[in-house]
Amino acid sequence: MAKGQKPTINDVARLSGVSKKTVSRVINKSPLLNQATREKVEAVIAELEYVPNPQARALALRRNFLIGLIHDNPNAQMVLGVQEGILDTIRNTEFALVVRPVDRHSPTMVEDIRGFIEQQRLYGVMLLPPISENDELAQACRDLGCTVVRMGSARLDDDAHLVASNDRQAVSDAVAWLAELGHKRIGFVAGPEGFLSARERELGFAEGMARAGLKPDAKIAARGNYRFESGLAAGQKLLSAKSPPSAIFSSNDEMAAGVLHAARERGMSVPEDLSIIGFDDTAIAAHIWPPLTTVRWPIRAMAATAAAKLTRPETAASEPSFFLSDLVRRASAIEYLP
Amino acid sequence: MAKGQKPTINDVARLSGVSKKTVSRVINKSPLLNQATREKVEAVIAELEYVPNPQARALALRRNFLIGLIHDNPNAQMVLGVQEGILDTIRNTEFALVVRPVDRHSPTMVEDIRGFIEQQRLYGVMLLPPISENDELAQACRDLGCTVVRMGSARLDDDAHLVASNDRQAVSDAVAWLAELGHKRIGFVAGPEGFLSARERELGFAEGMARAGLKPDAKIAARGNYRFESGLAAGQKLLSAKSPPSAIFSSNDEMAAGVLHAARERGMSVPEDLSIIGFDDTAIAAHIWPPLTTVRWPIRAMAATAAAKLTRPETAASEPSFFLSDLVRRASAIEYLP
DNA sequence: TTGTAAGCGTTATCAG
DNA sequence: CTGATAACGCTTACAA
Repeated sequence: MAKGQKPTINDVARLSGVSKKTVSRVINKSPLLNQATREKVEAVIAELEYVPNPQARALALRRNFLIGLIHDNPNAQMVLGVQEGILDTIRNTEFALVVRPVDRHSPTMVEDIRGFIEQQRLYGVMLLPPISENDELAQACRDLGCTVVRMGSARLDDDAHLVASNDRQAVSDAVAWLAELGHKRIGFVAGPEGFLSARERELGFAEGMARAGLKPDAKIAARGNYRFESGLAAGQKLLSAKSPPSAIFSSNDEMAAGVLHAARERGMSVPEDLSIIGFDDTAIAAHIWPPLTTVRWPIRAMAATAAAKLTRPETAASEPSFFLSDLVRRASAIEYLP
Repeated sequence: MAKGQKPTINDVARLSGVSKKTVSRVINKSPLLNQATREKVEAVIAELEYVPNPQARALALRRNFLIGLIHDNPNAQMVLGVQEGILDTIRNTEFALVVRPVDRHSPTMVEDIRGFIEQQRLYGVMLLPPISENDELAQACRDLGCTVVRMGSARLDDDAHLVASNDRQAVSDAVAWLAELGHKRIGFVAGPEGFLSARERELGFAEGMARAGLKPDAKIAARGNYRFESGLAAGQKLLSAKSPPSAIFSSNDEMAAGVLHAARERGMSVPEDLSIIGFDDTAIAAHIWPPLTTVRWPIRAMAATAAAKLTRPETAASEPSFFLSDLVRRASAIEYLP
């Protein structure tokens, strides 16, 4: 091995007196190998600090050791949490994380992603909501021989290819808690139609109301699109109802911030005149006034698990698929004051 | 070429009746090539929809077509903006973006990054603040034959290896504007010691005050660490001064949100009793109440330019290096009401 | 200006 | 169980 160069498989082979192929077998943990041979080679590998060249492996295997993160920006905090979670798993492995923001409204999205996977010969991809709900996309990735794990809010796929938060349960619990605090008129701001997460949160709301023996009222419910402005509009509608709510559950934090603004516009105090609960525990939640009570899901742990399913397919099905979210109780929701 | 397989350089060579090497020359835009030959080969490439295999090129060139984004989480919105900017440039090229969050407090950080670059044979890396200010790290990357572009708030490097916002100028302008609004007692919340961005913003503050003929007063200045809590503490200090400020400039939005909380704790109204200006225009800024007046820097465009410098080194020095930030005027700062 | 031969560092094939 | 030998798809000498 030339001075200053990184050692290659040839160096290892020569120094341990075996063939390249045998070294390759050691690297790839082939089961049919003499224990003594294996140990001898491993000793040389350790001594040389040999690390297999990923590019060469990629060429020979026609498969790169890259995990792709494909998303359409649900929210910055979440995307970053996911990236950190994936890194928690693949740090110190030969895998690397490559990211690809996409535009789900582009007619060529699936085609673009296909080209990306094909060109980079991705080992696996992780799909984030909302595009994780696109079955056609998931199938297209699989057809390319690429493992897919989807992150979502419900059972989108089988255990080996899914990590999900149990949004329905979490919302149901949050609403039941509001009821325990004495609230009877509870308003609801739904997320956009066509989003599974929005649907699950809606079902959770209905469930929680039922548990508390309360009846949802369409006059204090509205649909938003997960953006601040839509939350503001929803808040204006709900608070101008003849019989306005004393508490509002919003399907995400950004809309909850909008509801809060709507309340202020009307001169209402939060939480004294109105309790508000959001969902996601984004950075906004902790920094608005009053700090927002919200549902937090364990994004980083979920992403780490997803990466494990992606890079260790053998054990994929046995890793957990469902994660429980918990309610972060801050100042925006208090007991009902008549 | 076998059915269903992707075409290789050999297919192109065979169909156009030239050697592999000539095709390779076409791909790599070699200048010494007969125009007719080139066109003939290009036609076949187009017909076959041939795309060079990046893994094979990586092996032969000992250099992967991967751009690494190395950062220590300054803020989610910013990191995501950077990723989108980079993608704006490398989409539809053979490059891909690989991300690597790191921990700047880890003693092995530089070593880890070195291993990462070496293993993945990165083409280039982009360093985000605050680790972009680490010269040792930048040099380590370069020693590995990896191009480095740094993003920062001042001249950290030469034009070919830098994109920077002009924080000093932006802060100076913001402070001058407060003075125009009639404010005379202007407080300042500094960022953490050792951060170039914090230093630049401090200098900008001093400059702005000087322009307005005002004298900074240490009794209404405090240092934070860019986190919410430190802003809260700073606000408490400044507002309890014997002669409190009528306006406060905070070196980032998160601390500005803290200042806002501090004001509320004391029963003050913002902006009536206190004007506040932040820096960064993060998601928080638009969603707190009142919406925060803040300085916004063109992150996405900066990142896109950085990626261009990374992937097209020939033109790197001629791309712009400095970007002007602008003041986003929202409701948190108004004219001085005695 | 173009082509030939020899790698780049790994894995697959198939014989021993 | 192990090892020659040929891929993998491209580039870099070095010729012609």
